[in-house]
Amino acid sequence: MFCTLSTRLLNICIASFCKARQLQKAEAVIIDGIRLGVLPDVVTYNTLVDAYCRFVGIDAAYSVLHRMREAGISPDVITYNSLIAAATRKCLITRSLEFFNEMFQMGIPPDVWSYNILMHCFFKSGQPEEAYGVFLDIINLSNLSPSPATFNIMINGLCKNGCTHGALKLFRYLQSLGFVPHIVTYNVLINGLCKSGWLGKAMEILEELRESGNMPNAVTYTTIMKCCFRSRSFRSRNGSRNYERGLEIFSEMKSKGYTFDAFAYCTVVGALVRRGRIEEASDYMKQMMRKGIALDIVSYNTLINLYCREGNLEATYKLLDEMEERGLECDKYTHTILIDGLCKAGNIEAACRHLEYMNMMGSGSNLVAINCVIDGLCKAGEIDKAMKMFKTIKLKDSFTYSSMVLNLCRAGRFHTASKLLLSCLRGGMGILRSARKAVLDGLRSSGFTGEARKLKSKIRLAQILRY
DNA sequence: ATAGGGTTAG
Repeated sequence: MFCTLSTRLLNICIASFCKARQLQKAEAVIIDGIRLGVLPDVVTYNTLVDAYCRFVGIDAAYSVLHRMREAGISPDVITYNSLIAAATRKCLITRSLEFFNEMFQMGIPPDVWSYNILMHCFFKSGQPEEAYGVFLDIINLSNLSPSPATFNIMINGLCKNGCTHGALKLFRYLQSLGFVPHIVTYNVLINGLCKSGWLGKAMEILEELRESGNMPNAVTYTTIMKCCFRSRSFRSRNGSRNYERGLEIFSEMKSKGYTFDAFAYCTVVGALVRRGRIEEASDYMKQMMRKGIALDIVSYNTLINLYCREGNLEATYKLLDEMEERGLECDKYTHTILIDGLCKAGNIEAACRHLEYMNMMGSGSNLVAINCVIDGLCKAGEIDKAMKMFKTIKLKDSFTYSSMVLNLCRAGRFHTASKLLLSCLRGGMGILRSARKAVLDGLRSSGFTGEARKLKSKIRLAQILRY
């Protein structure tokens, strides 16, 4: 009895050190405890494994399992679930599966949590069929039954993998079985509908959420607000109305006390900056900081984007220093925003250098940043350099092509533009309508009417073959 | 111990 109580205290102590990221101290407490006759148990080690997963790395966490066994304690399902979750966070599906199988071989039966996380991992790595297989296992295996999280992961995963229709169907099916959706389920579905551009349907589900007796929360509002800002072209009357509706939602959020974190602020500031409403954006950012909301990586990125649009590179660099002092690492957004900012400020050399630096750091290729530089080079009159870069990249997207095609047209090089336009469409990608129009108009106005006609039918054919 | 919202380019 005494021992159990002490172990419980030990575990509380370990948990608080782990939470404070002081893993060395946590380890030291375990050793001191053993010396005093207080033995660690599986909870002690599970806490440690989870902390290593979060703050150090999966390998370090896994090595705790050896020490655990040496101490005569067997890992359990929670130990393995922590490892699977860590692999999922990093999108390492192979690793995740390895842990899952190892657990099986050790005679530890996976529970619904293990299956849920594994399913999530498959969705995150773009394998919806495999994820669906896991879902069927959960439904069919007699020792398992789905939890609410199972359905949320499923609906979210379907949306994120381009199957919003399926997600909506599943949602309705579950309702018909008497399943009462939780606020998270509603939010997941609303977000999926918004991302697919189905603002109307999203609003419908929002209404159902209200009728179900749930209250929309900060997540719901932020999701809808972002969708309003993004919806349609801002040239259309509808788009403009939605944009204003977005701003109204933000005011509503403020009055309801839903602007307690950086999410809503970053959404509205991002939208305002995109529209060139710099002063309003700046005001909101100041408001957020005055409220004492701590800046996280996304807030810094939003702020850097704002400063770049103001042309204030000095303030940008100051912020980057501040981030470094705080131990916050730049992510791909920071780099992209910076590279684009440098291009827009006319310092294309610095932008290229930063792009090289990024590649050198091995942070993976960043197509958005490359697209910014290509466009920047064109705008700086270096269209041949841009073409050279364009040819070196293996994976191009609709942005790469649209931008290159538009800039070639601006330079009067309609034949090259026409070739690129076709390879874009034949690659199964869409292209900006204005880019297509620029090529056709350009060919016609420079006397190549026949070429234009031929191109038009080739475009039609390429589009037919897509389906 | 798993699930939801924010920041980038034409």
